[in-house]
Amino acid sequence: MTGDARLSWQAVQEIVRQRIRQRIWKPGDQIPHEADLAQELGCARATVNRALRGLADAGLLERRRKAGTRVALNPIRRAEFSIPLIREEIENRGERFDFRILTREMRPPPPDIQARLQIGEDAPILYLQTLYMANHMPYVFETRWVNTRAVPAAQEARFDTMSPNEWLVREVAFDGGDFALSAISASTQEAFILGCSAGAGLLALDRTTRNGRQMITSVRLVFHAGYRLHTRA
Amino acid sequence: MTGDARLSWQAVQEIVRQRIRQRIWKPGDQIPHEADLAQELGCARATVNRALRGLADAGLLERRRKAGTRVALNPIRRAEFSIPLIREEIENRGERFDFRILTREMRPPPPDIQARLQIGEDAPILYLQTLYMANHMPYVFETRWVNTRAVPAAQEARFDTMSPNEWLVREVAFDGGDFALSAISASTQEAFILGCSAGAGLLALDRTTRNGRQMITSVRLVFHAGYRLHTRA
DNA sequence: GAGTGGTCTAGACCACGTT
DNA sequence: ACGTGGTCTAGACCACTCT
Repeated sequence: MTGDARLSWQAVQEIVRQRIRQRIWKPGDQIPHEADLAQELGCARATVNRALRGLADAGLLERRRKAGTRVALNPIRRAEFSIPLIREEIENRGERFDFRILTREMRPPPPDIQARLQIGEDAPILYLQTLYMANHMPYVFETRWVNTRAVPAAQEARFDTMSPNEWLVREVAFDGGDFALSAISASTQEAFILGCSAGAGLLALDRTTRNGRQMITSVRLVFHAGYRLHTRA
Repeated sequence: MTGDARLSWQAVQEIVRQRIRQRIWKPGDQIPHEADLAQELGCARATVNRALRGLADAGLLERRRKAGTRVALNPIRRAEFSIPLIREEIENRGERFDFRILTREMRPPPPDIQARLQIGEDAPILYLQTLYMANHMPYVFETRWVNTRAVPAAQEARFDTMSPNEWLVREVAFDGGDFALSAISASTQEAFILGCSAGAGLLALDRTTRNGRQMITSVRLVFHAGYRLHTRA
């Protein structure tokens, strides 16, 4: 008995996943229309739609109007990473969170930052270097450029009890952003600050944050040696 | 005239985004119920639901039954990266894709691979080292362990015209997987293979792939120096 | 032109978590 | 207990895109 209760969209998803897994529907195959599936499974088309849309979002299916729905040839091409909130990440492990502002000055933006923040070379930009620590050990080294046209109050901010990131989060409404991950070899300065040997491979996360169409801030986080970023859940 | 056509869920999303951006609804604030919003905006609750659910998925809102919907205190904690299909990535840039199998043998799995693939130490495991090239230059160095209990045919596969990854994608239905990103310092072997200096910082992507509850394969990709992984669109 | 997914609606009931 | 989001339904119309 598989039961005949009406199906939830999750149940429909699971059925479809199984058929793909068991190769009843093979990569590249077209699968039945929403209407047919709904009838076969005994639920509303909207339910099937919700299920299939989810699988398409996950990259398992490819859907196009008129052309129908096909099993993706190459699934798993997307991965969602949780971008850590440094303080949370550290405190959740029961370690002591701490930070130190190393540099704080107004500075003309270099060309790459001008491009990222979409500003001119004479725009007033706040430059910050911050070291975040877990149990007093270096954890992440942050280099940040803040567009003070977008956030004038940043020029007055003290950043003594609240880290630059936390301050910005409270002050302005973020809306979106772009990320890039890369590996770098530790410069002498980075090695000194993070307490690793010069040339060590370090994970670098670049992030630019937007509020509507206005660029707020551009950051590079350089993590301590050995740091790993995982897909969530 | 803003018009009085009925709203799409995207339009509702944009309205909510604006209210958050303009701080009409501040981080931590509770926003109106779906029903109220639907009435205010003149659309069905399902439409509001779809819009708000999307924003919650994106991390901009936090929703809980009974407690209602709140503006997230810290948005943008998730980022979706497109995991490259090596061949596509290279050919899309108009470069020549190529690969070479460097090692191919049955080998007892080391403890970390045993754990990842959830197998015993005597399980039959295929070990593969492959170098992928763009325009004959080293691009990615892949180290792969294949659970031949799950994919017996892998023992016979030639991998002469089809890379191990492409072969596996055709042969078994993937269903999910876990990813981790880290930075490593190039070992002598890796430096030799990838044509960089020993100790250079390189981006490493570890991936374990599942079919239902059965673990199929575990891979480490080590990218050439300077490689960057971006959020998609 | 016609077929398929995309979306909206109005109403209903359910499930969870707060109170 | 009760309020809020979560989901399902049946039906309708729209929008894209393939032929």
